[in-house]
Amino acid sequence: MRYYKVPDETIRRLPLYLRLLLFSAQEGQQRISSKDMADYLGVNSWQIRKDFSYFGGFGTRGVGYDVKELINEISKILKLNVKHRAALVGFGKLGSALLGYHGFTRYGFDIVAVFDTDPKKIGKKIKNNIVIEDVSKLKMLKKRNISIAISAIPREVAQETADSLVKAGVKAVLNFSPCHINVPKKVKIIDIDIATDLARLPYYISTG
Amino acid sequence: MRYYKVPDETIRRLPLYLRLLLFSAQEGQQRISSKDMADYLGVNSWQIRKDFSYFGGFGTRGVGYDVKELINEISKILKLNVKHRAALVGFGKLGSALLGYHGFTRYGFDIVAVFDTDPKKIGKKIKNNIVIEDVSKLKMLKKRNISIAISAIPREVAQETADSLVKAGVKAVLNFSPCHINVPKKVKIIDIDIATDLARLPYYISTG
DNA sequence: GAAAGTTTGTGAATGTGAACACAAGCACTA
DNA sequence: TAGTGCTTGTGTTCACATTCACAAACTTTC
Repeated sequence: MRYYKVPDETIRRLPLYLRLLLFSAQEGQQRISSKDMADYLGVNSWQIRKDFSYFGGFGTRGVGYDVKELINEISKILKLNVKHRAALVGFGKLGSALLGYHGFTRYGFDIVAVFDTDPKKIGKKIKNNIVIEDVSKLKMLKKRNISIAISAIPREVAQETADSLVKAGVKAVLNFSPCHINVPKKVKIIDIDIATDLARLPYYISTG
Repeated sequence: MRYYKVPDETIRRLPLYLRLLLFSAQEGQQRISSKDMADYLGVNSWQIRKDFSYFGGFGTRGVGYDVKELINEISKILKLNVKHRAALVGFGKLGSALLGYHGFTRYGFDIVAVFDTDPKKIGKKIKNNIVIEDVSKLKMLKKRNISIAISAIPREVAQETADSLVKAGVKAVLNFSPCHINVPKKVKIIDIDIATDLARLPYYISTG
């Protein structure tokens, strides 16, 4: 293991490896080879090994990887070995669907607060005894030990809300608004726009 | 314009440019420069111009781009200049949220059929007079001129359902199951896994 | 209509990540 | 313990994408 910079692409792939490993562990599998993983994931085995090599080797030559150990190592790299408290901002159609989504818990995320601007929604008690709060209460996030936000709000208010989140000490945002958001460099944003992803499918449709 | 191969990354960015341009047009803007676009998108202006250059220039030196014309050109490249009929497979929580989502129509997509396996759901009439059909009816997709599928089903049945879709002539799939799906090379799959995207946020959180 | 100011379009240079080939190391057998 | 088979880990090579620098072409001004 040398002190190369870890490629961003490697970090993008690690959660995919983790996802597979968690399912494998669930099914009772104890060992797995890079070849097996590659087949499941539709990639090449050396890609997987190379990705791991940036952090030192996790496997045993001639044998493969111990599934549980590998899960631990990847979790540690991605800082998923601790629970993460997240705030959901925007409780519209998308927001409520996200709250009901169980996939987040798999990686140790908990949505512990929900915010909206609609007076009709504010104060309402929803899932897990969470009470919808006014976005003006965002500033308390730091005290409540919440540094991750899931933003599911209209495009028009995306930037200003993000500004409030940053001011409140949020360090990372999952942005569902169909626009780019400007934040300080130390804050990480990941954009998700399903429609935009769908929009590049037709390009690849082979005509014939 | 030369006959370079167009980078995949360029194709990935074109929908983002289009998204911005559609909003600009909506707000009545007639002209836009690569610099303006770059500022809105948080990228560099030469990146945008380079991307366009693979298809020939769309702008006027000293002036910029005509918004409507640029929308047309990008739409043509992405084959979004025609309506696309899509099938939604899986009408669970996610599936019904997707049907209610208006973002798809922006790019000319129409969900015209919905499939599920649950006998309680099959036959039910939902939004836009769509009647939920049994997945066994998938084979009729080609006759109904549907070549794009949005798959929002449990991981366990993702592969077999994809096989049925391919057999039914589907050319492109938007996959929401948390797993890789094997399809013939001529079929394009784009994977969306929100939890996996979220899972790489903590890595970037600066500790300090 | 010449000069100054903009903005596009693109060849070339640089940087980054993917692909490869193979040495290193472990398990199993006899 | 020597030999065979298998799987990992990684230095090197290669392909692709980003960045740069600047010429080309248009608008505006005087």
